[in-house]
Amino acid sequence: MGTKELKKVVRRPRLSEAICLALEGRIARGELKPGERLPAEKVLGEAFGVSRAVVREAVARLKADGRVETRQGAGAFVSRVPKCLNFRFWQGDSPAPDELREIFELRAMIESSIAELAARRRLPEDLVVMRRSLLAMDDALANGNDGSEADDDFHLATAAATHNGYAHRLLEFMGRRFSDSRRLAWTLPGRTGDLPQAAQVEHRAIYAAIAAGDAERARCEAHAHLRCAALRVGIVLSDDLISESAGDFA
Amino acid sequence: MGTKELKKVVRRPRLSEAICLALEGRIARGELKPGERLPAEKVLGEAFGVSRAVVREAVARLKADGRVETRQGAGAFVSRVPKCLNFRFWQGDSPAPDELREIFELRAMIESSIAELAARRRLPEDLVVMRRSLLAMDDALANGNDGSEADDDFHLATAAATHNGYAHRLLEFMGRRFSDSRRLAWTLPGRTGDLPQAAQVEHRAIYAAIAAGDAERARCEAHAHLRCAALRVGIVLSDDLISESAGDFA
DNA sequence: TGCGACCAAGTTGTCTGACAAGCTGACGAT
DNA sequence: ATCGTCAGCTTGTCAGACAACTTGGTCGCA
Repeated sequence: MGTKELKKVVRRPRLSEAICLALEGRIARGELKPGERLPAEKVLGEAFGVSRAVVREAVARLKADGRVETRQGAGAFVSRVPKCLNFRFWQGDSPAPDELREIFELRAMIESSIAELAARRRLPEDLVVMRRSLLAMDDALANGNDGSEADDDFHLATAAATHNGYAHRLLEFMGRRFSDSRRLAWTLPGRTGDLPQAAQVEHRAIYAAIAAGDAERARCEAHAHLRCAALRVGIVLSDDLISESAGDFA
Repeated sequence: MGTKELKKVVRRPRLSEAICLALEGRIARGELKPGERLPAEKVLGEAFGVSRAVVREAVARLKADGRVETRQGAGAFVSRVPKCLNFRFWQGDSPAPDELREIFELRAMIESSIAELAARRRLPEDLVVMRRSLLAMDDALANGNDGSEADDDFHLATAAATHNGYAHRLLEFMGRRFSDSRRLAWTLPGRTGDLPQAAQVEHRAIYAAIAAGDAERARCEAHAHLRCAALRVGIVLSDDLISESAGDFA
């Protein structure tokens, strides 16, 4: 056992984070409704057994999220129209299986649209970047290394080929949410070759379609990739997600 | 002048919000780089002329955003890989024109995918909800009322028909970001009939395709709707966004 | 010379107390 | 019934203290 496995130190959660999560939970469960006033800071401090400063920091976090609004002298209120300044995936460590299926479906929809547009808009330099990440993954496969970063890079390069910054950012955001499990697939002892190898075949198919400017095929290949990615974690996406013409490629 | 125009009272911005924005600006401008350590709380308090508690609350906000991470004893650091727990559209009041075009493109990609899936998955009760919002918009048109809420409801009902909670939430998030401009289109004096009337024709076409279970047409109608919506605010989406078969409907 | 233990200095995290600024509802006067 | 006043409560900010933690330097020992 080398020193690499000793990297992570467990830090106790900050009190303010815990209080923030507890209040979020109450809002999410409908115990605190839109427009409703939260208990006063003093009361919350007593209830949770923490100081008022900790409560205030927790509320500051909720305010940053737009979940709560405060009025000096009046109180803190659950935002009436949840002012979601932010879109978020699951909270906590991992999603429930149903949730994961929905996320994969959404990813399939978005990433296939992105692949389609990339096929129409890709420039030669875009293809260079994509090829570079493919080669990096090949290299990682050949040497038993962690290719998850190159995997991330490939997907980002695809989004960059759309020349739409928001599409790129959305994919970056989504990809980042899954990079831990992606890294696991690349680094799991004894499994290194199987899962990433299959994904790499799919990556190459996506690349080929995009390079050929075949938008419809790029869409279908990206769909197929997400479908297989879901299968690799035990999720079966339903057949109604794709059109019949895509079925020919599956 | 009635009392309606006297509704809003100007509240001075909270110090913690201002400090948060100032630090965000430094990060965004690259003055504070990923991985870089922020000045100590004491130093920031002196620099900004505020108490340490205000600084801490500002940092709590940045932590909620994932822009900053703190380690007790070490300091606060700009997140190295911006741990975007959140996906966000523009900051501030309104997007730049280029940005708006990209957003419309992304919306077109997402909303057309959602319409396609809705056409495959819609249940009778989904159609009831959609019809209800269509009728509410018709009513608003006939009476010169604000139908933007019904407009929002229509799009949400479409996403609900996918029976994918994340797709629904993403569309909700995106729709909410544009509801102010949507409301403007419905309430602008003298323009009430023109813009919402055109949009309503498009809504009905989307509904018809979804009700008929025609996924391909639903996709194209949704694309066309977003294209026209962009045109209505002076943005021309490029022709490469849609496939040639969609061109037949444009 | 290299490694481990120890410690000082600095930093974040939390608590406490005080006061300013603001809100809300009740009460009294007109 | 309406308006003005005020008490009580609440958020916002400041200040100080101490706990918990990190980091880098120094010293001792093999």
